[in-house]
Amino acid sequence: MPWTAVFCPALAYARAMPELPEVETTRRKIEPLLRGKVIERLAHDAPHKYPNTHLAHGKRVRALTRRGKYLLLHLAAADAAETQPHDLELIVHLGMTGGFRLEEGPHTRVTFELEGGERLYFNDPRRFGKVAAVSPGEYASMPTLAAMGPEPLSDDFTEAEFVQAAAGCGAVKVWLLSQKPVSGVGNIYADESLWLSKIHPAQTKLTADEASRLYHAVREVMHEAVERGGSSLGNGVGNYRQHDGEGGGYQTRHHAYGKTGQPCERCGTPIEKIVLGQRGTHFCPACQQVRKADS
DNA sequence: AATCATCCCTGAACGC
DNA sequence: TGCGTTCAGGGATGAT
Repeated sequence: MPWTAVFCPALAYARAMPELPEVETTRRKIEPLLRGKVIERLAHDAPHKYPNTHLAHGKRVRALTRRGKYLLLHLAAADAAETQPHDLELIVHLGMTGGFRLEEGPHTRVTFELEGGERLYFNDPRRFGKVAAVSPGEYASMPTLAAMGPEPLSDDFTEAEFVQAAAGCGAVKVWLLSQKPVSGVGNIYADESLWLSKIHPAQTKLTADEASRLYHAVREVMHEAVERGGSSLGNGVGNYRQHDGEGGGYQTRHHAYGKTGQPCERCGTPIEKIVLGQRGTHFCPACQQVRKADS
């Protein structure tokens, strides 16, 4: 690709899609480019796909936050006092292939035209990403965001509540992907967390011990991934290409996801792939067995 | 109300 | 080699 990538998970990692760690890394990368800047215009030709973005015109970016896999740009009038709260939020979801770039490309979907002529391009080949302006906290148009569970690395994510909720869950992987028990877990990290905690992805009604193991696995997997994403922040914008190569030190090291047929790193049994909740699901049939139904 | 299938998209991988 | 087919999936939506 001739143009510079600010961040595009799909390019940075051959098989990775943007989950919480990738979104957090994106947030950190674009924060210095956007914070404090006035958005003169958000240019695109898909008003239905990117609704109400015109409301952001002329507003200043106060802060960039993240909730699960959603990026939230806090916007306020350009001349508003610092102490005044933001009055608009621009929601960005990277979908499967969304990412920001410094140069326009064939898959540029939304152009952020900033004061002083600066540009930031939202790139999204498969168009699963979202950009939308809403009133602060009004997420009725985005039910998943509205019902978003606690951040996995925050104190709001408590073991006690997770264990209690898991006791009544359906297929545990589907439950994890719902974003309700915890936010930001996608297909890859769900498989990895379940492998780490030795729980079958189709297991229902987790015991306290299982739920506890899963709780700590989710935190560990997410923490590690955020750290790894963060490890390249010092390289400067546009250096993600170095991650493409085979020998990249930051390459995601999965244990289950995408390892179909390869020996489990714990026991040597070939990893199996099934479909669960319409998602490819990888697990070790020996380490991760469905618990015999009790009661 | 909760669960499930369908749809949106297009590049990459696959198969003949 | 080349072309047609299949696959990947987050989340909204409609259906059950």
